[in-house]
Amino acid sequence: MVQESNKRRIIFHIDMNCFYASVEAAYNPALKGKPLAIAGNPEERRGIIVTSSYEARAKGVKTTMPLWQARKLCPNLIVMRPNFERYRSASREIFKMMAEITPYVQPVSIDEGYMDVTDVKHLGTPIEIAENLQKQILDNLDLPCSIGIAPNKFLAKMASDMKKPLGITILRKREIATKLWPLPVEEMYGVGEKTAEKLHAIDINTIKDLASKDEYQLKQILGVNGERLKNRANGIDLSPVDPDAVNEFKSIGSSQTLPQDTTNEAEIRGLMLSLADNIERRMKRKQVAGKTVQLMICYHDRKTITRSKKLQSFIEDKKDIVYIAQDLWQEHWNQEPIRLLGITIQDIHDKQDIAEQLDLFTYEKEASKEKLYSAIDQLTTKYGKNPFKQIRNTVVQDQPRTSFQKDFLDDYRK
DNA sequence: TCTGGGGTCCTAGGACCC
DNA sequence: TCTGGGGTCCTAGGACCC
Repeated sequence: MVQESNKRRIIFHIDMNCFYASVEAAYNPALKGKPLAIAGNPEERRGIIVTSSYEARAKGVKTTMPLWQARKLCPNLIVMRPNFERYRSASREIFKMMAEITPYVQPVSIDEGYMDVTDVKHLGTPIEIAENLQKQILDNLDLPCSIGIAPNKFLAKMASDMKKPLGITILRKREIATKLWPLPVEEMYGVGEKTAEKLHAIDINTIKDLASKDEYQLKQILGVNGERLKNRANGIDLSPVDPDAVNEFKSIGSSQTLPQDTTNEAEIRGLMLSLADNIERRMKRKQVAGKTVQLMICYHDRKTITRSKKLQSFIEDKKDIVYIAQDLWQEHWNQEPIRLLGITIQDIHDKQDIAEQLDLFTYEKEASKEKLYSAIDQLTTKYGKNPFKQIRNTVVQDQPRTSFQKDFLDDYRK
């Protein structure tokens, strides 16, 4: 379900303000107006700031800052552990309100999403719709948000960032030169630390500089991303609001930093088991299975390697996951102390889709060898070397391409 | 006292096939 | 004699985002 993209569109980007901190303050109003930070593992030495309230930000507290540093900057900082169940349930309520306006809602993360309101006429002007949505979220959930309104996703995203908290910003095409171009290039969505460095090196400092830069030169240093960034700087972004994107995930992973660097293999096996258990639980909930297992090892010096193995068939059980992860570990660990271990399952598919393939796979196994071999002989005569792939493709795709293959398949299925 | 955990997408080289 | 070019798949790593 995707809106046609070749007409003028009206896109919203909704961005919750200090989401985790705001949810906590909504639950406990005594926290309002105080410097509050949500941090992973406040008790452990490696906690970092996940989100903080504006009062904390005013003291210099920033996301990803180590907790000890934040406490130094803001001694009366209130620190809480994240309570994801709370955040998820608030998030569900917010997206429900958005879905009441239009089905074209694309969640991007727990606290952020796009809406295409081009065809929403009965609820007023775009700005009225935005005002009402913002008010509804504030009144019902006690949570502030900012909304950007623009002709495409990129501009809407940039717009929602321009006024916080509780802002509504319209960014029209004709306002790009005055509102977008003066911003430093590193504030652009899609430009991170590394890209900013490369751009500064060729004397690009504002979004305006980027917008007028020679495309060939940008492509040389940034690849296809150079073209995309230049387009965005000129306010061009044709990507649609895609409500299905959220269901089409491609990997599920779990990783954990150890309390101390370790070489203790018993401890590492224990960690692997708990990572795999976590992955299995989420795969079951989502009714999916995966085909590739990736192990990530981050060593004491932060040097990180990833090693993966693609399997013949889909797996979903933790013991299969651990088995492969152990294999990769044995083969690739260099005996040095590690600080983090991660496992990710890739090539994820719905179990329903896989079931069909599995049936064919089993069929293939159960079929008599003689029949298969004689068919291969015949195919060899007809097609020359290596007909096997063609047979498999035929079986798996269930789409015979030649009459001979069709006959073979029919015969094969008896 | 340095820096978490969940993801996506892109690139690049090698193997293999035609 | 010893050689081209295009395509796909697999693997590893890097950049980015929240």
